[in-house]
Order: sequence, then C-alpha cells, then structure tokens
Amino acid sequence: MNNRMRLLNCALDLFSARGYDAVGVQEIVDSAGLTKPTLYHYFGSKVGLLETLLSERFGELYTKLRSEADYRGDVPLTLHRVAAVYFRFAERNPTYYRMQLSMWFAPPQSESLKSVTRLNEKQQELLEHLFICAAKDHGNMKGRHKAYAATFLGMINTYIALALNGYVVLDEALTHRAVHQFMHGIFS
Amino acid sequence: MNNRMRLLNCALDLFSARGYDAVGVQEIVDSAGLTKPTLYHYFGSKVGLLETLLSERFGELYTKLRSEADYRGDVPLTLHRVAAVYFRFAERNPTYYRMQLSMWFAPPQSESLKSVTRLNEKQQELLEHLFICAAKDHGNMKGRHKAYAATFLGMINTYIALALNGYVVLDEALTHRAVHQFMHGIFS
DNA sequence: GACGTATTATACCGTTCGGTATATTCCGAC
DNA sequence: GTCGGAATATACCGAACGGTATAATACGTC
Repeated sequence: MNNRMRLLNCALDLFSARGYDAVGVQEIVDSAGLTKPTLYHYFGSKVGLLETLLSERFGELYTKLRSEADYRGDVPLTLHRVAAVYFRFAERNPTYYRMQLSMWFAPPQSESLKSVTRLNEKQQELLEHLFICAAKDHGNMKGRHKAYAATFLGMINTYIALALNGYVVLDEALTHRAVHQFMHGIFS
Repeated sequence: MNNRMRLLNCALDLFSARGYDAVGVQEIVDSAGLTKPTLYHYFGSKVGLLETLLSERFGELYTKLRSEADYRGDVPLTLHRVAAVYFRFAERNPTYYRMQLSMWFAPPQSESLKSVTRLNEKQQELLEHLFICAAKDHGNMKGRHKAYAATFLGMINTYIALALNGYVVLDEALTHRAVHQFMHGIFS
C-alpha cells in the first residue's frame, strides 16, 4: 500500500469517527506515519483530501447504482435492486457510509457539506430519472418525482443508519419490506 | 433580551448553520456584540454552552412528548399524536431542529454527539415504553420495542429533514400517511 | 555516473483555537 | 454612601490550526 492510499484510509477512519472539522491535518499524517508535505503533495489541501476520498469511494457506489437502476416497467423490482445496491455497499463499507451519512445531514453551510452536495445531487438525479420514467406507466406518480426520489433516498439512508447502530439488519427481508413500505406510502 | 439569551441565540444560529466544531468561541461572542469572559461567566465552556442550548430547547419538546405519548389502547392514534408533536415543534423551531438533526447523525466519537446522546436516549426510552405497552395488546409486537422505537424516530427525523429542505410539507396529511406507512411496515 | 522528476522530511509561517488572570463597571442591600 | 457580588472588558496564555518554503532523498532513464 502506497502512502497516498495510507493517507486516504487514515483520513477516512478519523473523519468517520470524529468528523471532518474536528480532525486536524497533523493528526491524519501522524496516524499514517507521514508528514504534512506528503499530504499536500498528493491532495493540495485538507478539503482536497476529503473530495478525493468522497469521489473515489462514491464512484464505486454510483457505478453499481447506474447499472441497476434502469427501469423496465416494474417499479418495485427496480427499487428493490436500487435498495439492495445501497444496502450491500453500506454493509461492505460501513466506515465510509458512516462518514457520508454524517455529511448528508451536515449543517447547510458547513465546509464538508459543500463537498458532498455533488454526490447527493447525482443520487437525486438518478432516482428522479427513475421516477420520471415510472410516471409514464403510472399516471398518478406524475410531477412528484422530486419528492419521491428524496423520500426514497431518505428512507434508504435511515435504514442504513439504523443498521450501523445495530437496530436492524440489512438483509433481503428488510430490503423487501422497505420497498413494499415505500410503495404502499405512494399508492395510499 | 439579556446577554445570556443573546449568546444562546447567536450560538444556535451559528451551530445550526455551520456545525459545532466549525464555529469558534470568538465568532459567537462577536456576533452577540460581547466578549469571551461573558460567555465563560454564564456557561463555563464551549461545550457547556452547547449543553445548555440543547437541554433548554429539548426540554420543551420532551414535555410535550410525554403528555401526548400516553398509550390508551390505540396505537395509530398515539403515534399520530407523537408525530404531530415532533412535526409542530420542528416547524416552529426549524433552526434548532436542524442543529439537533445534524448532531443526531454526527460521527460516533464527535464532541457534539456526546452532548445529544442523553436527549436521544430520552426519546428512545419514551418511545420504547410506548411500544412495550402496545405489545401487551398486540402480541406480535413483543420483543421488538427497541427496533420499533428507533425506526419510528428515524422515520420522523427523515420526514423533518425532507421538510427542512423543502421536499415535503409537515401537514396533517403527511402525519397521517407517515403513521399509516409505519403501521403497515409493522403488520406486513 | 549524471540528470530530472517524484517523493518525503525539517522547520517554519501567520492565524485562530479554547480558555483565563486581572481589572473595572454596574447595581441592589443596608 | 458604602459595601459586595454579579457582570463585563482588556489583554493575554500556550497549543493547535491549515499551509508552505526549502532541502534532502530515492529512483528510473539515458
């Protein structure tokens, strides 16, 4: 493992545990056994390090999402696949998802929120597109794609947060129940 | 308005907008038109200021919750009243609730999380007690009170977060739909 | 072996951090 | 009036902050 990766991993652990603002650059390089110029050589700044971390890890999730989110007439099936991608990713990257979650709910003008806004927008767009396609088959969904996308993502993130704290398990049964519950909320 | 209150209000605005860690003591006293010794006279420390802020505002919510959360045989009715208390409180105290939300999702070892943990525990206990009582009438709810409480609170907070970002409106219809959706998730 | 580039460390920059010692002002009690 | 305590300001503390100038090292290329 090279020093660049070492820095990314150490930063992820620290940001996830205590938050971007509370962790200093010195602490990151100390825990990686390196010094500050190395960090600034690779990432340019503290926020540059954060953005690299976010985009590299998020890219993996986003690629999977795009391949699973193609709507072909069956809304619950598509949502089930999307939810499953999120849940599996969160299970395999709990530390990263914890950080992304805390930034998802971060204060509106915080430094770290600016960095995740693009990621959130990409997720939102992807889901909105899904619901727009679905609305062509289900007229009563028309015009609500923004709210649907935000609500669905909110529900996904809530279940992941519950799972990270040990309240639920992200298994197949929960995936099914979550989608079922969401669909029921729409059509009632 | 006295200086103590002025400090609390300014701190709330800043913490809510940019987060506890990102806001310095100097900035708080500057925006209140005061100096640091005044802040340390009233609150002892930065975290003391935060805890005063949290407990004073949260106490208001908690009092209302306790009076509305007494289960008398009708689960959906009780949950509806509880949800309504949350929604009304969040609507009337959007700045405060934004701060509480960001801390609810804060990294596990962050300074600010320690301060809100007690509040979260009190909410969790109150809801657990409700579901334990309800399980006496509905056998199939037995033993799941922890998960139910956490899920319900998660759902409430998710809807409030959506509302704070303009995706939904916390009206009577949403309250009803949220409770209906939650009940459907339990009994299916 | 000499050169160029990428990588890394030493040592330091000015600023801000949370917090405080000391002194002053204000104001009610007597 | 004067005394005492609460409230507030001036000025400062050492430490940590994010960031950098400079130089040394390591390494593949020729």
